[in-house]
Amino acid sequence: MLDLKFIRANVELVNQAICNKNEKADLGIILALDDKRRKLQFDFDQLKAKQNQVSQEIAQLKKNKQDASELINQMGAVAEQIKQINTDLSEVEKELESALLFIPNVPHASVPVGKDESFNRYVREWGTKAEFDFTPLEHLDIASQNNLLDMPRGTKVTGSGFPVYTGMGAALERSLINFMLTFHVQKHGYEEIAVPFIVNRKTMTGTGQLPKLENDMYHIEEEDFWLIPTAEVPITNIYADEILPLNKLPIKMVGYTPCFRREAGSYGKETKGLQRVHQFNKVEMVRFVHPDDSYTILEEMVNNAEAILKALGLHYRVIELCTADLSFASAKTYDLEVWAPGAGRYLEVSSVSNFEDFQARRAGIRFRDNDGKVKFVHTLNGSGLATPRTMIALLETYQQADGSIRIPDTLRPWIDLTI
RNA sequence: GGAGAGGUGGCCGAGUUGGCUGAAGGCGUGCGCCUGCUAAGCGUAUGUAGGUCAAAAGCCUACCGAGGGUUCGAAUCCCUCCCUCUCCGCCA
Repeated sequence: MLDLKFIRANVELVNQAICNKNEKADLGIILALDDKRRKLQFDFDQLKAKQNQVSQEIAQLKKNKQDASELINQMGAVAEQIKQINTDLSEVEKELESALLFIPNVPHASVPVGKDESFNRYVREWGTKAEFDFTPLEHLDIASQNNLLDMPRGTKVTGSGFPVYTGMGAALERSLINFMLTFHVQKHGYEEIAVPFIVNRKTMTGTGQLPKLENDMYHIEEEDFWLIPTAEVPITNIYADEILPLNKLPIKMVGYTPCFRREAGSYGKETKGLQRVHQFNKVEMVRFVHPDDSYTILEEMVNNAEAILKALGLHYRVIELCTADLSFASAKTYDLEVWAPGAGRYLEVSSVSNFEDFQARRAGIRFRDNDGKVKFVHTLNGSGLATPRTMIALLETYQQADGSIRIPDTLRPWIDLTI
């Protein structure tokens, strides 16, 4: 959510941002509502002040055993007015609030402006594409040769896009999660956290998934709960509606959760095997930082995510997203794309974003600065990493001529190869 | 799921015959004074948000779990919901 005062003072800038993000939102309505709100607030305050004052007088009269009925009669009308204005005011506030929730975050000035992904900016790459003296297979074939996955049975028990990992496949999946969590804790100083996989509406709104992405998520009607699409949601909202002491910042947490995404409308679009699934595992890094530091830390987090790919010896490239590719809440995002030799494509395995104070304002996450003022923190998060495409790259990169897979050294301590 | 108790400021804790209570008192914290140091002591300050203002100060308004109601006026009365604790039932 953007600051109303900021919108008021930067209408052009915000409109441009909406346009660059390929979003649709009407600032005119918001400004009109804001105007209306302030007028109503003013009237309300005036009448309330009068009511408070006269109520004192009434109390005084009654204390002195004098007649107050005239004043009481007078105030009946005032009370009516107050009630009416209050109703109008709540109505306007509600409309304003919900309109505001549809305004996207403003991209950082350094973000390339562009109308589609072709405007994304290549930043750097690490390693080289693996070469083979045979034709490399795709992950599904490798998985089937080694009994690592059972997609049909996943479809049977739930539906398409719900993978079943079997035997060594399941062990490999588990080892990846374990390795990544421990790596971030030990090498990067993150605090490990385990959070609920189901959250309420307020939490889903706090990080910006609701109200806009309602149809992309799994909903539990009975309690109005939602299955999380990323650990970012529960972890970021941990400190919702709190004022953190300055010395608690920066906070850096890492957690593993499954992620649930309906992926509505993406059928047939690169959905083969593990490429795009409805449930997958992800290790997520989340930081709460002082506004002055957030862009330094964004770079640091990209490095943190890269470190995992380096440790696994997987070739990847770093991409800076253009405005159109930025998510609703993000001000700046880097994607990490890993090379999958079998598929012959780069696959997105991590997205690292700075949300500045956008999520903090929605969720009410603040801190007290050195000057004694209460301010919003900046929140950032990044995958470190999502497992399915990491697994694809792993299988395809480390496949052998005989059809087996060589487990990279880094993962060996985390997996029992004797079974 | 059933029965009972309760939700007040950073924390503890008064206030429930409705009326100078944004809220006593205590703790904590900031600043100042005092004393070799520390401790103690003394003084003083210490919520958030909205509005007004160029800004600050000041002033006004809201907020005692959330939302509604009664009333001239509600932390205090009524209703609904949420949460916490204790006991019972059920279950990993």
